[in-house]
This record gives sequence, structure tokens and C-alpha cells, in this order.
Amino acid sequence: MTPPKASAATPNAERLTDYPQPSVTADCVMFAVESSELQVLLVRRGVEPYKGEWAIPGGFVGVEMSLEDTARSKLREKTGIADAYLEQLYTFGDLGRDPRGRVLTVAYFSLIRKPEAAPVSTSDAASEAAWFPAAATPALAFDHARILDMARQRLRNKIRYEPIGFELLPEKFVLTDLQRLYEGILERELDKRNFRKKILGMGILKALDEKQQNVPHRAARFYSFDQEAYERLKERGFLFEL
Amino acid sequence: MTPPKASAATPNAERLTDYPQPSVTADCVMFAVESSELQVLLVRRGVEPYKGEWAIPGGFVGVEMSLEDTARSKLREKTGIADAYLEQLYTFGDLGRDPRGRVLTVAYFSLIRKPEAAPVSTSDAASEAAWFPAAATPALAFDHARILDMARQRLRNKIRYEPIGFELLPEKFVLTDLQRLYEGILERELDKRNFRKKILGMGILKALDEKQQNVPHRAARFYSFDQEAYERLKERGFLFEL
DNA sequence: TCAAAAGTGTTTCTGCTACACCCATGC
DNA sequence: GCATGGGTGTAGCAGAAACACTTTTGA
Repeated sequence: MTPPKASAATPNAERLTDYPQPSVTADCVMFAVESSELQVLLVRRGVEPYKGEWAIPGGFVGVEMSLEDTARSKLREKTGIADAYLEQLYTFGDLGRDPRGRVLTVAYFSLIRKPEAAPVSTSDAASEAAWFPAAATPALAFDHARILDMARQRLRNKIRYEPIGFELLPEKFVLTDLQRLYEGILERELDKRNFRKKILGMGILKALDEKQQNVPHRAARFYSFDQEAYERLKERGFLFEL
Repeated sequence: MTPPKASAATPNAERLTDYPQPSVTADCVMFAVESSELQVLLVRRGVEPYKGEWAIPGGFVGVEMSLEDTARSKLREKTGIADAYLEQLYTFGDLGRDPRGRVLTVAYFSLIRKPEAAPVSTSDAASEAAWFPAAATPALAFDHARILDMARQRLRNKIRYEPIGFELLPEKFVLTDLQRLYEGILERELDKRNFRKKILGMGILKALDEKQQNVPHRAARFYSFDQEAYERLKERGFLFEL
């Protein structure tokens, strides 16, 4: 591709203003789990286009903030959480995906512990937000259905070979919670004994001296993810896989 | 993030021009294999910044072409190839990665059969291009070393669970070529018998009635990748893995 | 005492790894 | 006839899958 116009003043340099500049947004698909169900946070658009429809939270990228920080600030704005797991998903740049003109969207996805998230604002109509089952959302604005789809698929793949499932659970959890989480995201049932054998055998869980209280059945032990142990193992070539 | 200025004319719509617009390039890391060595195509920059240094081919994204088509046209421009494997890698958007100002780069990588590529232009100094061993390039402009690194890593991972290695080989190849390709990219040696057993057992290779000619040893049989067989198997839940 | 989930071992089967020799061809 | 790479089978082992009963607790 050649520049639209040559720059007479600086014949040996390429200037940014020689080229058209598309608009860019950073959007963030926020996932959480409640009652073993994968959920996603959506916002209702307060302005045209697609006013009144549900969308993935996002905002335009300024010139003074990195892409990831832009996504992270969306996350903080909607949930109050500053340090959640965040990963770049894909960049969408097809023509015609925004009726106003050329818009690129750099999509991220994030995993949060729902109990830690601030309640979503329902009063302010301009920023109405709500949690939906990730597998059954209302129709979405723009090409956001495709973005969500890709995010779900990425999560399904990634959760099998990186220990990111823990990001969706409370710090202290019970093995059955972990198993249900995996079953929900992988969309198939797992054998209880084999699951426990495998995950405990990895040595990346800390068994806590604490049990469930007031449950109408034998109380289960709490565990937490042992980040340091995982790092140590990874250095020695250990690969998480489930 | 709130718009820098409110739009009086259209209070209920969000206008693209309300926001600053970064420049965006689409760059394409082109991989090929020669003599079992993974190589990458680089171009020497003819303009400032980084004039005279080697870089990953790329160009600014116009408003009239999709991201992928922009990457694809770079590919065609440098190699003459129109239909190679192309995959989006990552979008780089850190501040300060271009001394001229805010530039985002949507990076792609591509796998091509080197024999099919047009010879690279060495005469025209403004678009000098050359193949380098992917593991030992000269210093690169911008943050392109990081981009190349990520591309190599992605290729290493992806080649193990998707049948994309074939994109780097001629249509007709010999099993030893395939094995050498994997050994080169995975950077470890593989057992000949186990490799053959595994790959032939998948049923995604067509054995051709053709053998090497004029080789100073027993002539090896040619094979080709059977795309249809692979698609059929994939539908039934088969997963390529090596 | 009942309902509900926690916790625990063994056997079977599958698939990976390791390994060595004869064959065909050109020079 | 020699150098070079092509082509082949088997035994051992590790890890995955299948599978059922006893324990603890609150109501």
C-alpha cells in the first residue's frame, strides 16, 4: 500500500497523518460463575446506534492509554474490580460492523469472582448493566454475539490447559465446586473420583483446615489454589491439563 | 470513559469524531521452511523511523479494507501468493512503541510454501526483502522482535493440535520431510517409527502412487494431506494431535 | 432414620515410549 | 559393494476410564 499523498517536507519519513485513522474500541467480555452457571455482564446502550440493545462493555481507545488499560478501566468501572484475570481475545475489523463508519474493536475477556464485584447499577438508565447466562443472552448489538461466542470458546479451550478456572471461584472452595465449574464450561460430566485424583495429584491445591458449616450433609474440606507451588512446578516443566 | 466533548447536534447518539483516532497497521509475519529450517521474510525499511533496519512487512489500515485483507495484500505484494494460510496473532498497542505517536499493530502470521513464492526483490532498494532463519534474525525495528517471538511460539503450539504443518510443505511430500518439519519447529527429535505410526494411523494422509526419483537410496513414497478426510474425521470428534 | 453430598481404591484398557534390523537405490 | 536413507513390529509402562460403597451431617 502506498501513502495517499507524498510528504514534501519530509521526503524520507513516513508520517502518521499521511494515512486515514480508523476508530478503535477496547471491549471486555466479563465472565463470572454463579451456582455453577457461566454468566456474562452486559450493558444496555444508552445512545444510538443500537440504542436500548444489550452489548459487551467497551469504550473508545484514547491516545494516552494502552489497550489493556482501557479494557481494565472498563472492568473497574462496571465491577469495581481492579486486578482480575484479563486476556486479549481478538481484534475485529470487518467493514460495516458499525453503521457510523470504520471501527476496530480489540476484544478482551476477563474472569472475575462474582461475590467480589460491586452490584451492577440498575438505577442509572444510561449505564444499565446486568448479568446473563453466557449460553442464553438476549440479542446483542453490533457483531457482539460473535465476540461473545469466541470468548466462550476460548475459555473452554484455555481452561483445560491453564489453571485459570480458579479465577472464577472464591479464594476458598470445595472440590465439588471446582468440578461443577469444569463441567459447566466443558459441557460434560466428569467422574468424581478421577477428577479428585487428578487435580489433587498435581499438587497445586492447598488443603485448608477448614470445613463447610451448617450443611445438611457431611461437611466438605476447603481448598485454595497454590500459586507458588504452581509456578515452581511449571519451571520444572509441569503442564497443567485436565 | 466519557467523550471529550458532548455533541450538541445529536445528543442521543455517539459520534466517532468525538474521540481521538490512533493509527493502525496490519503486519504479517510470513513463515516458510527450507531445508527443514523455519524462515521468516523481513523487509528493510526505506523511510524513517528505523530507516535501514529490518522489519516485519506491514502497512497502514485504510478505511476501505478489512484487517485480514490488508494483511493478505501485504502477503501478495511480497510473495505473489494469494491464498496462503493466514491467522490473526495479536494486537500490539502499548504506548511509545512508535516514536511518531500512537500506533496500533494488528499482527497476522502466514504459512507459505517457499517454492511457490516469487523471488524477493533485491534490486529495488526501497522494498528490499530477504528470508532469514526465524531463530536468528538481525535486530528488528519497533517492537517487531517481540511480535516475531510471539508468532514463533504460537506456531510451535498450534502445529501440535491443528494440521497446519502441511501448509509449509509442497503438496506432495515424503514422511521424513514432515518429521523434519515437526522436529524443526518443536525443537526436539522424534522417533521415526512412532511418528509414522501416529500420523498414518490418523488417516489424514493420502498415499500417492509416486516415489522419489534419482535419490541415492531407496526411494520414499510421496503423500499428500487429505483435507476432506480430515474434515470428515473432525466432524466425528477427531482431534489432530502430535 | 432419612436425605444428601463427601470421601475413598482397584481393575481394565488404551496409547505412548523405547528400541534394531533388513531393503532399495545410485555411485 | 558401500553409503544413504526407507520402511517395519513388539514389549513394557504409565496414565485414563470405569465403577460402588461407607461416612458424616442436619433436619
